[in-house]
Amino acid sequence: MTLRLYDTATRSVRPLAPLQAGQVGVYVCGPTVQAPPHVGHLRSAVALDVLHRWLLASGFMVTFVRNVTDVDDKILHDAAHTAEPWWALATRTTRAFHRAYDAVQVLPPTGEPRVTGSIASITALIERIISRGHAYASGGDVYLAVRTAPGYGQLSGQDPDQLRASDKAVAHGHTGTKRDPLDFALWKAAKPGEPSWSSPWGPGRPGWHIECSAMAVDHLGESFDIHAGGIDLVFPHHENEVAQSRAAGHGFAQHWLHHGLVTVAGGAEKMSKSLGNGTLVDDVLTEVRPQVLRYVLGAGHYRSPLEWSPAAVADGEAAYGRIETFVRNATDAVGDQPVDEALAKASWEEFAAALDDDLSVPQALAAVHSAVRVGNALLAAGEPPALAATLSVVRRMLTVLALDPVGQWPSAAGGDLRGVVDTLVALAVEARADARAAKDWVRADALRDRLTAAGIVLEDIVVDGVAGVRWRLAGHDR
RNA sequence: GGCCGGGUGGCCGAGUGGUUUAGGCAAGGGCCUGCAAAGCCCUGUACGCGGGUUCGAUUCCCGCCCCGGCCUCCA
Repeated sequence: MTLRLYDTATRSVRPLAPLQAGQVGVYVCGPTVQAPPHVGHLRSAVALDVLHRWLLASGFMVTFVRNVTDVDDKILHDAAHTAEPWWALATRTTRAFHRAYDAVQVLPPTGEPRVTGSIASITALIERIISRGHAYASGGDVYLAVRTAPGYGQLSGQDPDQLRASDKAVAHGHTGTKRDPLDFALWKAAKPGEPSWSSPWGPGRPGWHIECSAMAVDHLGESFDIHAGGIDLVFPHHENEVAQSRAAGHGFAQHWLHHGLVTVAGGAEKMSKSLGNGTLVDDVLTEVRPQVLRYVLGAGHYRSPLEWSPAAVADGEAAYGRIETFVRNATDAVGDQPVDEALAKASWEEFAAALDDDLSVPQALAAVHSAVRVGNALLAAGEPPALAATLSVVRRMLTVLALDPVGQWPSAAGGDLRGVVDTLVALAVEARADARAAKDWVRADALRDRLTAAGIVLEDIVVDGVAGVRWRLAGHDR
């Protein structure tokens, strides 16, 4: 079984065919660090993290590059309205993105280039494009001559003759020195008060698209395997990247992977910092556990739109809670088993086949849930060897999705207070056991009710024929 | 207006030219339990509308309706 992925360029699912056997290079259009991340940004990171982790789990050596766009119109615009320098805003926001990624266990990229650190590569690339006759300098700006780019519009399915310069571009005066309204800026002449870098065309800064072409080639070579990003970037961003990279004579990306967006308010519109309706990650994390957030953002198919709502969070909490409960109960029964790759082969193969089929996480989770159901039955039947095998494969599957409840997530239960609480609960449990032994149900239930009111749930269980009691925290601190 | 993607049972969300038609949540019934909690079992027959192709379509084709994305600086 080999990994098959949807390719936007061909509008079909096709096998991933690495340029070099055993190695995969991935370039991801990372955030423009203008404002703190919302859950839409995180959905992007989680979806592509599944790709990253599945490539690693499949045995590939992965070079995963995700850039940071740390200088652009919006950053400059926002900074201009405060006392904060643009670079301070970009740095502060970059840290916020890193915190958000870390919170939901997104693997760090192999490389994380910044635009401001890539200016030399960018100007060199622009010079190369000019020398090949596909770009021209004009009044301190440099534009790509779109009409000279063969196949322009192929990636996004746009017909150049149908495209027309938008009113927005006209309003911004971006058509002023262009030869053709479709041409887009590779280099923008400095305006008063804006940061600039020296170049053969005078002081200025990169246009929007050129930085990705330059950074991708810097880190992955002139041709590389996968270029990924949000579906909203297909046009113009990725279309323009292809155009300028091919104009430079580069093969560029072999496979284009785009994920769907997060919507709010009944799917009415995507989240966007431009619209100001983003749900900020920091705010969400005050109410939603990070592992549940990861589950909610990662549970759907990466290409489907994802609706963000309280109901979606509640669904995720319930579904993930079921998995957590199984792992906790099974671990109590058989101990913290190391993952045994030879066991529970069928579940793993079902899981792997799902991810190989265009990263079908929904089907992969169905395999997880099926295994959990089998495991719960084994738990009830008291069959430790088979249970250990099932627990092992469940945790192995969850590890690929970064959703193993054990170990990798911070405990919300208060860390070092856990032992103290355990002792205090044990006191109450003993008192209740005495009451139950005396069939004093009123007193037994009163004791349990007081614990319930404190957020502690008791579960009467039977282990190897012996009655016992286990406790857990309710709700968020499960 | 142009280009994409989508409309699946109470909800979320996979999938498929027919046959045993994911998974989760919610609902009803049962088992277990002193009562709970956790768990297990059973039940529910869905594919926007209208045509067409076919022995047979939710799945393919055409048209329509509705929703979402993009059309130069959004992941």
